[in-house]
Amino acid sequence: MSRATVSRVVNERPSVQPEIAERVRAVIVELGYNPSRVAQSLSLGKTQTVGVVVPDLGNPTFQSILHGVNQAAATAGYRVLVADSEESADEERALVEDVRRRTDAVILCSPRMRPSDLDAVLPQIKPVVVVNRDQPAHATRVVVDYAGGISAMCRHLISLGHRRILHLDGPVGSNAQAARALGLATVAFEHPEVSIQRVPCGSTIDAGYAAYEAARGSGATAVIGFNDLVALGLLGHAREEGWRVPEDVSIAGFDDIPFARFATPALTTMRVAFESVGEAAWNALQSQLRGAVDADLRSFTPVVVDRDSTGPVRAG
Amino acid sequence: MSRATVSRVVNERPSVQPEIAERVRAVIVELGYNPSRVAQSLSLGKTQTVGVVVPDLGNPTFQSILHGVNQAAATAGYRVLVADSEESADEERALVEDVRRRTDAVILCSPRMRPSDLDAVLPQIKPVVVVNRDQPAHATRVVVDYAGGISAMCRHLISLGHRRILHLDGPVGSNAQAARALGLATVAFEHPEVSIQRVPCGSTIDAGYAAYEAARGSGATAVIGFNDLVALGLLGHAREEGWRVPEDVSIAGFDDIPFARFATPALTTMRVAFESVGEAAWNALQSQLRGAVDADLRSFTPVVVDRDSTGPVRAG
DNA sequence: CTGAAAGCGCTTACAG
DNA sequence: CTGAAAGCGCTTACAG
Repeated sequence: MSRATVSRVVNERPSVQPEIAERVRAVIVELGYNPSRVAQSLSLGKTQTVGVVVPDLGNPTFQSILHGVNQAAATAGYRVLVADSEESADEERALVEDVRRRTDAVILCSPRMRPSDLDAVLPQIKPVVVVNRDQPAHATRVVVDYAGGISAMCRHLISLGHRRILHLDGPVGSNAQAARALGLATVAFEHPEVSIQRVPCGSTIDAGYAAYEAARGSGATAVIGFNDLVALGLLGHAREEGWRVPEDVSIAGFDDIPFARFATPALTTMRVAFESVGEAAWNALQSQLRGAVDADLRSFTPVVVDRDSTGPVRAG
Repeated sequence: MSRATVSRVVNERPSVQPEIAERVRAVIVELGYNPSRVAQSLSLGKTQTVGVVVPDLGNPTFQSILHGVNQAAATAGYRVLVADSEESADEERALVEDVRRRTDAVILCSPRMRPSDLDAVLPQIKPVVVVNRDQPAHATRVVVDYAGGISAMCRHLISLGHRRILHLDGPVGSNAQAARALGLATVAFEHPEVSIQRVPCGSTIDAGYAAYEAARGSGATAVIGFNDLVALGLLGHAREEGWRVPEDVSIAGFDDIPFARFATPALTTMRVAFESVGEAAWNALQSQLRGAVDADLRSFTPVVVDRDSTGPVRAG
């Protein structure tokens, strides 16, 4: 009953005589023996653990990605180590390196570090997949196509008969707003018969409320808020003024916050399946763990969640 | 330049000649040497990692607890390994044991396993702290006092002059509803001059909407919904019927969902600081890691978030 | 101040 | 089928 034998029965190697295996098992439960995973990891050269580093664990987006990664990793017998850089671009690099030292691979979500740091660190820590960042074209990445998302929403509205669409812009200079402008421009180019306007607004419920005048005065039959709060603000003001939704105007948001489906009318919006993003990140990582070397890119397009706040344009 | 020396400079032991330390450092960066944390862990007998196991990583409550633990642990130089039992009481025990084998301690959130399993597993995996479960009185635990929370809300309403309070009950037989009933009864006992009624309702926005008749007919000047959705449903119906909030009736919810502060009027509700719960769990764990042996209990009472949907009772 | 050696707790090729 | 031995990559008492 050497330790080699014990190791063999613990790992269920067939080459152990049944009766002695049985005896070993009995002693194991009797002593409450627990093999040390740390020692196993050192001996085997792998931890069966992956790291997930995010800029803000309090952000629902990253929570969902983490959830998706964890589910997929667990299925494959891996555990997840989390780390939160708390938006510190400076500490992020050291954090990632530390996480990588304890794990077999890492998923780096929305890294805040500079491109030069990212380029430098990526080779040090592979296998690695980068989530939600445009940067290193040669890295394995999974991204969200926000521009494609807003285009999809426009096309949905167009298919409903709308020809005058208004977008309530978000914070100027924000990444999200830039993607929005791009997606809108794409649709405008594809559909010269459709008028797509934009008006400055913001990202809060109050901004949406305040955009009522501009929206109603625009002549648009469909309004897309920068996000759900904006759309909800407009929705509230529209109700107060008797501007009926969706009879007189269709209103849509973006993000699918939990409350959106409880609004009256329930808010049409766009959702990104961040759990799926996490799952895709895991899959990409796993193919690297199995030896694939190609960089690849997986892109997720937000999908339209069609509820009651949008409808066919009314024959006017 | 033996490995012992390298180890000493990596760990910044003072007993190394400056020039040789410098030379070692140079070689380290040149070679891109990364000490293996796994080997360190084995040698030192600790991983500087704690496990957090939850029944559902998709649940915002557990996400917040995780966030709180992670922040506190990071400050202390610890990393967090997450694990999600996906509500499986059967797999939970093996999961916890596996997590414990890879870490120095574990925080067990809302364990679903049977009391007997919990009793059996706790001694095997200590240091451990149990979050959000009444069970083993002798274990180190941190819990949320929901009964105390609803009492606090009632007292708040009473201080505003309300003498007729109505509670819209949640799902019968649920743990949460039992705590509510208990808290309500406590206040009723303390304040014989106050009428505290309960009426069956539910936990959805539609249930809250449907409770309008019962609420308005009850004669209550303040209504507490089982949760925010219920309160919001009632709020919407009240607005439709011209029952003014908070002039005619005060309405309060429970949970402080993200949308609550955006409602019109902004919804008074109760919040549990789950990040703080996580932080407290970490603190309790750390004192065990440092050698404390006493079981202790930390209880968090939800706090009133006073917004615009409640106000002083109107002179009738 | 520095190095040789033992030890942390496993796994596994290599003999027997 | 089973065991002695080497090895995974560190740390640290013990000598020098």
